[in-house]
Amino acid sequence: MAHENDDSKPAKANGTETEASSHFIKEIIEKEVAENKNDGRVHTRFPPEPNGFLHIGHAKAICVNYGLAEEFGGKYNLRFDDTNPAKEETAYVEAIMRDIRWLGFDWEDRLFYASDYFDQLYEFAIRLTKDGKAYVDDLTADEIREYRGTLTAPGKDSPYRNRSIAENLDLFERMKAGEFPDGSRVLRAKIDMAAPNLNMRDPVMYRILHAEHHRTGNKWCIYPMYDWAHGQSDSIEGITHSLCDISFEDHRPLYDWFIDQLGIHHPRQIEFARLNIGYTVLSKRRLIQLVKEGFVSGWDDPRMPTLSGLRRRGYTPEAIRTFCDRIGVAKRESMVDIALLEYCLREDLNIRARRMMAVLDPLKVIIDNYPEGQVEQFEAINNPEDESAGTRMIPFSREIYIEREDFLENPPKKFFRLAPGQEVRLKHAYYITCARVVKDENGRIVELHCTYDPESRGGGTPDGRRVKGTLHWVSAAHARDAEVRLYDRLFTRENPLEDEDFKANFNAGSLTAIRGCKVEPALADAQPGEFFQFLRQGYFCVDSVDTTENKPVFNRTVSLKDTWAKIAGKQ
RNA sequence: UGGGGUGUCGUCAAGCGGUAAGACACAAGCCUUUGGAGCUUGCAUUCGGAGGUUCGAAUCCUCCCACCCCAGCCA
Repeated sequence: MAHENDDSKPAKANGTETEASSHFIKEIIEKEVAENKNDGRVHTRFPPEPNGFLHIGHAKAICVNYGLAEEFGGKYNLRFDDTNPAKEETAYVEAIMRDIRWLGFDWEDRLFYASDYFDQLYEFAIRLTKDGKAYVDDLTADEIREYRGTLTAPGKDSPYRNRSIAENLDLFERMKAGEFPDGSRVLRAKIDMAAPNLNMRDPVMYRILHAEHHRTGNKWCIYPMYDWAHGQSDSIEGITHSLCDISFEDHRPLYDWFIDQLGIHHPRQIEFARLNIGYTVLSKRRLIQLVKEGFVSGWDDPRMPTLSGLRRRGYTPEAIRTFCDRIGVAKRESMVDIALLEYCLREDLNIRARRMMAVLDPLKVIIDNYPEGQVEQFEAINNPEDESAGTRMIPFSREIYIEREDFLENPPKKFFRLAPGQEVRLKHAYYITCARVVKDENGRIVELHCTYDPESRGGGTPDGRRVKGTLHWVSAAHARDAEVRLYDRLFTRENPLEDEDFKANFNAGSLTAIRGCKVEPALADAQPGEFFQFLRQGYFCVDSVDTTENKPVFNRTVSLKDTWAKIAGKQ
């Protein structure tokens, strides 16, 4: 009873399966769990700063942090690292939560903010001060830099380094009370100005910032620095493994130092390499420039590597997750080929997208021997990879549109499409042969006259003759107009940052909007977010922003692999 | 010239002293009513380099080379 497809196409991943690839962090956790460290608990967190939208590089971090917790039956938190009121906004908080949920992760009731801990952090700071391990410094920012020394020369102690504990306590209290202007003083950890690791040269813990915070309002005018806030926040939440970017590797001694001085729960920080992908940039700082300077329409522009951009473009969370699983986790810096992301996408879309016919660049074809006024309905399979997707009816008539590039007056070898005297199959319909080409005064082809073989109805003939080419088409009288947007890489250089101004490498041709496309009637009711495969073209989704009642806009998510383009390219 | 990292196929990436996984890409072929999908096959005598230890090294030791990160009151 087994259907052909059932045994010939087993267990091919549907994109949501996670390849259980191991990596160094997993090994560390396995070992610790086996030793019953932290009572065998695994608790991770993803700590975004709400100063921009999440991009696919963050998706990797989320998948690593959250994926590991899931794998070990642990928990994971979402914690906004909102220690710098100057850059952070509530709008970003919301966008970030939406994107993480879309990816398929649920932090349940474990949503936190570093700002939740401002009081606790302040108390911790007083403790360190009382222990003589922190002091208020009156040096200016410039002076602090000078006193810090250089990569090769040790720093020197600030003249304020040895204030009495009482004075430090008093000054710190008054810093908090708002007695001093921005930048006039800081609280610093007293560690070692000669430490070879610059992070240990009395790092700043608090700075004065009279700024309104998106959550605490005007309660505070001193704000903790990342190094002071992060580890303690991890500790307070009972995090066991604090997984972060490799660039924090030399902050780890400081991370450990603060926690050890305080004697509180000690999470383990482990660093792994961030994701890089060619022809784009994965940095909030740079992406925000593209947004603010109008290179793109917004954070969710379909060309953006942001999760909201990818979503609008038609990427599925499953594809992104599979991608994150496949790129692995290691410490070496790398540049992942976008082809892998696209492969994961096509793999997922192939089994899920309903097939439709859409002609992007229409060329009219008149079938001379087809009865005028006659309309036939052909039943078309919606998805050969998924029988449950069912079928739909497609109208056929005497005048149709085919893709302009599917006809060549003087075809090269191996061109299996339409050409004078050459026969092709119209998908789901008939075989047609090109009889005549009509051009305008400029020599541009205006329309084609063809004849059809009534015997070929449905796509085959009694004589079983071979027809190599199959074209997509749309009945002229029944077609609907649509706009289609094609996207190309965001930048023209694989590593746009190799130039002084990365924006100079912006790909001006990254967006092509095509109006006057002809799509089959079934597409008329497509709703924003719906996705399809346009036969022989690629995967497309209905744009969720610019689509209006009578004017559907389709985004090309990714093209289909194009073997002919490869062959043609070689000729 | 200080400290911290990293160097295995074009791109990712396993390998944890016993004689180079896998994936993408690429190539060839099969199949095909999407030149899609699928299937088959091929693709590192070699692991940044040079020495050394060992019966045996990508894995251990030594030295060297290259690249990345750190001198924010950003995260």
